[in-house]
Amino acid sequence: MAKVDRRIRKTQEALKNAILELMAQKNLDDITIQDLSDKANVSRGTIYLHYADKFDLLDKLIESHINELRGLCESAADLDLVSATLIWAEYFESNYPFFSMMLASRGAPHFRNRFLDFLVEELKGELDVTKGKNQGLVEDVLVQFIASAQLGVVEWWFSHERPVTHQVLAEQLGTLLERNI
Amino acid sequence: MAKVDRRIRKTQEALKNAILELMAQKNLDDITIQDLSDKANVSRGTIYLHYADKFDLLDKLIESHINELRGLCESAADLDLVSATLIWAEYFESNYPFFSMMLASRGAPHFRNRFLDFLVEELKGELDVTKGKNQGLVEDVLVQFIASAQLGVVEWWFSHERPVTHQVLAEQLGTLLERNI
DNA sequence: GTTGATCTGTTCACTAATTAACAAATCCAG
DNA sequence: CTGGATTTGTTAATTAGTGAACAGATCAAC
Repeated sequence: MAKVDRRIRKTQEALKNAILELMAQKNLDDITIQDLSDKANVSRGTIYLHYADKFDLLDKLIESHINELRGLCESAADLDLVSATLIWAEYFESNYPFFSMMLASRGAPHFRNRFLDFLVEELKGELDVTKGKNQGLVEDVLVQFIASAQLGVVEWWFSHERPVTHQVLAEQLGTLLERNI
Repeated sequence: MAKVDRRIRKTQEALKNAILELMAQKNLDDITIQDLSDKANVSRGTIYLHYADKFDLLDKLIESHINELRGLCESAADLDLVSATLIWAEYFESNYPFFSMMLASRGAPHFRNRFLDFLVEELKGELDVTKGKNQGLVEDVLVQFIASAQLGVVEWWFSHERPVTHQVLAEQLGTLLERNI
């Protein structure tokens, strides 16, 4: 990641926070560029220096989180699944406003699909159906099974406003994944 | 107040918040310009565009609050003292980090003096020692008496972390002032 | 439909913030 | 005291953000 001018980081950060805060109040379609300008305290014209429109802003916000998660996957590649899941859960926890907005029902179905795609993408090639417990299974079926399960649990966690701590979530989900991978 | 460029407001705001946050952690003398730059997320050189040094920053922060209070005095000139004090108390409440830092023991004695001077300045000329309950008193004595009392109560309030709501504070202090003015 | 108002996307000249570099001052271990 | 490391204050060249203005699109109420 190249070094980015501090002003750019600040503006984009402010806009990403602003759109999340506004989405907590109203539908994305009802959010105007002026709303974003006011909330982020950034000139209206400045928004167009970075994003084509509000949808582009949301897309890039989503993509940045997917990329962060991809990075976490790499750095946790040789950990056991409980430890790896804990790292994920910590990321969820420290970005609660985003994931809560996107996954707790009210959010954007767009993100749910994007997230599921990402999980499938990450699992593909990681599974071995030629030996062990998964011998004889069709890889695509297994991948879809695990990814859906994982996403479902995370959705449940946010929809119910974190009924267990992120540590417990990681331990339970990690164990379940271990059983299937 | 002339229209100020949004960037100027943002950097000054960030720096004022930063110095307050840092003063909660360490002595003003131990705070470096680099600390301010990091905390405010503002380039080090930018700080010198606005302030001569960290003391100047603190001075201007103090002066801006004094000016706000002076404005509140004007706009509340023809209210009764309980109502006027309520307006003050609301300002204290919504700028808690600043006043708490400055008045709750640990703070800067510099501000205490500046604040007392301001109270004296505001009271001078407002009092009538030629008739009524204060007939025969020396104005300077009366001014010093009231200002010290008012400041003392406010200090107590912040030092004890707001043991009563700001509404109660205003009602009590307003009544006491009424009795002496 | 026609109006008036708001929102959009884009342009332009101006100003503020940025990075990097620098010498001088200050601090602090040895 | 002395040398190395930090901090300071300033500079210059570059880039990003600003506010204002604009025409066109969209929307709602009448």
